Amino acid sequence: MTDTAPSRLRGDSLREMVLETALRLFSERGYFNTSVHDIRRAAGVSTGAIYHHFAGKEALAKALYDALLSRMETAVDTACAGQQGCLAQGRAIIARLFELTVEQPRTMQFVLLAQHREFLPQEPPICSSQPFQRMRKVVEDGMSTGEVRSMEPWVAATALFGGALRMMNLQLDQALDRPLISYLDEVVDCAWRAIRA
Amino acid sequence: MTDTAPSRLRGDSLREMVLETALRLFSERGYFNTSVHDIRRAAGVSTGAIYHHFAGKEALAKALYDALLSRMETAVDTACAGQQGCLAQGRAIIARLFELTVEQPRTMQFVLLAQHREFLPQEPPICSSQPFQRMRKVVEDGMSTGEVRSMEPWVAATALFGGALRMMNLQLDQALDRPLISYLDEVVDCAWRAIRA
DNA sequence: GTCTATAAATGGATAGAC
DNA sequence: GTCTATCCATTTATAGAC
Repeated sequence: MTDTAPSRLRGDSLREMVLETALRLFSERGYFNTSVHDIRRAAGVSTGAIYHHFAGKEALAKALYDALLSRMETAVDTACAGQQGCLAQGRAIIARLFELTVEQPRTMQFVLLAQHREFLPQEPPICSSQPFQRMRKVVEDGMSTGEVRSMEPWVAATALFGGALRMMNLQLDQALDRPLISYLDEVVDCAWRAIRA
Repeated sequence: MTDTAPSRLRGDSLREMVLETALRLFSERGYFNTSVHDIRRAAGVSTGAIYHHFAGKEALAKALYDALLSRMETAVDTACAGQQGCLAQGRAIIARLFELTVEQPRTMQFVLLAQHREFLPQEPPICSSQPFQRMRKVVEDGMSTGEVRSMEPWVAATALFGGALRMMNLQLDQALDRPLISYLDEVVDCAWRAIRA
């Protein structure tokens, strides 16, 4: 933050600006509707600068995806950290995800809704990523302690988080009348009724 | 069906072949990774024939989307038709959607997972489409009759169908070990516990 | 490390014969 | 109604100056 003027960026701050701009454009129009030239212009940098920091458009998207997935992973982990038990942890995760969806809709749009495999062919499906694994683990631990009734792990995980994820989806599609957070209690209540012992 | 030979198509059958081929390629590689030339070649027809039947690539995608959404609408409606009450109707819808996901994965991939607004800018979000409206109505009717406890309609709808939709997602990502249908009873059981009175 | 200018390829769409 | 051949715009990526 040594230079607050929007004049001209260099080094890491330029790299960051490119990533931020790419996220905005990707989430607004989609990856394929955004050209490198669009990013170049919106970020106020040159083509050469972009290709100096990233091997290409795909590598740029990969760097962005990794950064955002890591951010989401941190959010889920820290939400869990202070809580004991499946209900408390599940609620904390959903609450944090709801917050993220409102505060950083572009991030959630890009991480949750975009079809990454269309432009990152090597990428595994999002359901096998760390945050989602963590969420499933919360449910499985709850089953071990008897807090959650015994059932198929996949079904339990989708029952606990499926409704919340759909609500986030609706928020991103601007289908909800009220603020997303205001639905939290009812969403968690439903989810818990579904799987509690 | 007058001509069974794969020799050369014309008229409506050519149009159908183009739509089928486009669905296969769109769902496999995505809309933007599929060129008109790819469709032309895979369908064994000429560029001119495609542009005779469709105003362009986007119009082709729109025709396909409309046809598939209509198919899904029929599926949801007929599944409901024979059933009485929210539980029976909800179960029938989920069962039918599970079947569709297994029998026509490409259809569900394209209808449920693709980000249509990236290539069909005028299209409303999928959550406002007929099948989804129908699903919400089932829940709201259940609330009217007292079968479902009184709660926020959006929350009730996502609680009833959110888990099932996530399971379909997992199936399409090939994350499940067992056949999707085998999870049906447990999925419906969870969903119903979430919202029943 | 950042810039401008340009190369090379691809893609959507059209023209006109049959 | 279907075909082949081709146009033109766009896009990713590179070259080379500063």
